[in-house]
Amino acid sequence: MSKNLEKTYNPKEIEDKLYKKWCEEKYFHAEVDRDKKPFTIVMPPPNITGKLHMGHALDETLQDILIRYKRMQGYNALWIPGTDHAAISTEVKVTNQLKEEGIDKKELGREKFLERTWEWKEEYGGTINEQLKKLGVSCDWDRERFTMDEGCSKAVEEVFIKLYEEGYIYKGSRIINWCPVCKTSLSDAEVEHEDQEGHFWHIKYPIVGEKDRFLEIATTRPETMLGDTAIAVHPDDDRYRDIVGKNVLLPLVNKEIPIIADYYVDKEFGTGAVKITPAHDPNDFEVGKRHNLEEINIMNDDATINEKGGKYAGMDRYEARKAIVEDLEKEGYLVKIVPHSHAVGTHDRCGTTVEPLIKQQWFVKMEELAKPAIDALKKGDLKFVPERFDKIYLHWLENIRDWCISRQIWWGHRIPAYYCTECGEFVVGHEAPEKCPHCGNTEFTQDEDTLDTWFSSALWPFSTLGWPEKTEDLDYFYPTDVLVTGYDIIFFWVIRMVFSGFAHTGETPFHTVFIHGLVRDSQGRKMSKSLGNGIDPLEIIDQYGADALRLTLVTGNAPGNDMRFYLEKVEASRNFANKAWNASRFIMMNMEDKTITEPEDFMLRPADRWILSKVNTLAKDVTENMDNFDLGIAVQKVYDFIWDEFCDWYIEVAKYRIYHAEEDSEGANCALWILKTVLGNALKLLHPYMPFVTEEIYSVLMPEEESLMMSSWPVYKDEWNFPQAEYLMEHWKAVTKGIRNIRAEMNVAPSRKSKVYIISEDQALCTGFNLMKEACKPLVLASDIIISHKKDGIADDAVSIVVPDATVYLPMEDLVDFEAELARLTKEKERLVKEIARATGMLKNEKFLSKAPEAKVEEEKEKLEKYTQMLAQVEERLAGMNK
RNA sequence: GGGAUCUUAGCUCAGCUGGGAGAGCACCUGCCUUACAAGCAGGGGGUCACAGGUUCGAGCCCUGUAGGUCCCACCA
Repeated sequence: MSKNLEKTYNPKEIEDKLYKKWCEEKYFHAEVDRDKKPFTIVMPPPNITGKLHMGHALDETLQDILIRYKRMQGYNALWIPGTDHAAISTEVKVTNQLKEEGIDKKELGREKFLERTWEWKEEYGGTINEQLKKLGVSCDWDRERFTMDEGCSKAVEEVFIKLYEEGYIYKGSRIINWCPVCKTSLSDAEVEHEDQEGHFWHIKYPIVGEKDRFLEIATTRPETMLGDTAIAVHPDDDRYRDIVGKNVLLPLVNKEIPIIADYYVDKEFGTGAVKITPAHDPNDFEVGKRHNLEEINIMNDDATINEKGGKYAGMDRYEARKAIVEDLEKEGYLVKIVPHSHAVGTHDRCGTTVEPLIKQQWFVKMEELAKPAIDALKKGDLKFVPERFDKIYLHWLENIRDWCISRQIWWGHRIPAYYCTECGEFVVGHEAPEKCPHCGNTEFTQDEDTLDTWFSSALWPFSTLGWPEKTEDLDYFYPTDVLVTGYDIIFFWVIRMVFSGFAHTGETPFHTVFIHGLVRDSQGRKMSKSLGNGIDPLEIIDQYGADALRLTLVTGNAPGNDMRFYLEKVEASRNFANKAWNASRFIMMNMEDKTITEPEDFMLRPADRWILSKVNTLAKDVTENMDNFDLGIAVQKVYDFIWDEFCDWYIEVAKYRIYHAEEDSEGANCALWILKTVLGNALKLLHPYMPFVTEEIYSVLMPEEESLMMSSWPVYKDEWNFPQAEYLMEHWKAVTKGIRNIRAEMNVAPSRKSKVYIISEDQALCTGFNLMKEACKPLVLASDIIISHKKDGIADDAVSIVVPDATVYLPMEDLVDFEAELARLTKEKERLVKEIARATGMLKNEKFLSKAPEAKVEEEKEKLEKYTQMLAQVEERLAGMNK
């Protein structure tokens, strides 16, 4: 590999090359290995209809960070990828494609349609995988799965039959959510409620047998009156007490329907009288059941009025509404129209207003199944990060209703129920029985319906590991460890996986659910196709590199929170990649033709120990943050370390020895060894976040090692703990900053070097500074640094800087403005006096002394001492000036 | 109607179990100093929404208020 690295980091050439290498070396692949502990993640399967968007990019990045981290920690890390058949979405896509070709789905027929869909899947289903690879995901492609592949389909069938036999799945006629455009039933989770501006139509119904007496009701859906079978009032409502039991005449339909009393009615709302349409409203359906009301379905599957609607038959529901309101008005039944906003259910895939209809459907009985899922969370076997999502999870489970799982579409797992062509009875099983158990007939037809797409994804954590077979994989890798997903998918998926896990494997499918938020645009809006504000992750990768994108998605974001995405942030991330790149370029340039060996202890300078100590604690901190899923905090620390500590301080200090390699080759070797070692460790810590640039640098830096991604995660070690060196370096930093600050304030040209006197009574400090002074001269633009215990031979009008435990003098007489200098020192004195007052105040407080932890009190005492000492220095200086 | 969450520098956001307010970008001043101008050095800028409370001590905990966002929900 060439050591002539380019001046700016160019991700394009490097990323594909590295990804290919990783794949070829099978680094992503995991096999059962009983000597190692497994760490497993299943990837939320992207839809085969999907194109990679920022939401995926975030989700996959987080998973990749975790899996790379654990792999480096020595776990047998398995990350299973795959795709979801996305029943309705795919069916709609293919149907539309056919339409463009002038082909009608119905005419084409089920079999041909499915053939086309499989073809479509083969062609487009893999594109998202190729896109994922651009991100650098280290999932095991050898284990890629699909929710409709053989194994997953087998699992689905098994589960369906099992749940049916145990009585958890039943077929029944219930009121369900119906999408009149997709022409299928939907589960409650697939219905989105959105507030719409509508109207309240007040209609009066003549009371039968009471001349000129009417009962006024208010409705938001007048067209449903065609299916009214009662009017309900509250049992305790005095206004209506006398008419309960009587009939009203349903206008337009001219049919008598009863007035009933039911506690469902809210006396305060509307007129206190509600029309009951059991076939077109979930509440009315319940009321109807209680009162044995007739259910009159007035609608076709496409939401047009059917023959039960008399003259309105054939009209669309909204046309019918208009016509009915007009007719009511004409005939004098319409009392008034009041504006009224209310929640309307819409299909989350197509936005169509959902129609509640009574249909024969398959359901999963949920109450019992939900229990272990609730217990798991309460017992702590399952936890959400962040914890606040516990409530959402519990609330949904504790109020769960039966799950409508049948869909009237073709693309999906077909329901394994077989109907006797003779008697119509059905049998659930892997295949049609030989003989009908009811009538002995031998001909059967399979149920036309398919299953909710989430029925198969609910099994994902174990179906992908071979369930229902008792495989080695399942035994070893299951339960998985962490599930990473967005909060928008808790109901659809997380909950269903958890209860399914308990129902079929007897345990939770994962212990931790790591929830992230949405990636929004720079203005905080959701990225959406209709707004056209989506940012294509692939374009970002192309322009800035995958590492920059990944870093952008995790920095400055706390778990579960939404984030805004904007290019300035990506630029900052890219700049950081470039920074790391250049740091290593510097090291490489200087390592060329040299063999770097570990230096003897006595060769180490204070700065060497300091940076070792720093990278050592960094490893500890970062590990801790990552274990707590605080990925943003963790990477921020690595960023700060590399940029601020390593580049801005250590490299600068190390330069002296490197540039004097000819006189002192051992010194240069020592500095280079530290540079190489520390950077190597920092790269390891950064690798999960920015896999490409780190791997590339590492391969040049450590050609003797196989790969960064397979190297081991840094662990804190006591031998690298150097508090004394840290103490020294912190003081040196204060000196440097003080000098730079003063020079900038006085507008001293960088070209003008000056002598620097450091006066300190601290023996250790003087010794340490003496070891460092040659290397540090350029950092403070010094012509010479003189370190001494006593202030001798320094001009009285030199500029002075007071730092903890030392005073620094810059003899620059011609530049010193005496008055300004006096003012500056006076201000410094005031500051110190204030600090001392603060510390003294705290230390005089009896309660503070008795209640605060000892360490805190000690800290304050030290501060007081430090400031007192600094104040003395300032005062001494002022006294000298006022002579 | 219930619940969650947010309000911190001009902008976008961090701030772990309560112990002297941070980052990136933007802005101002110097620097092409042989790793990096995608850079270096220095600087300005915050009553942590508001009002109470708990505490020796509150951005952080509790209560309330205001505003924003989101989720759930069968008021027709």
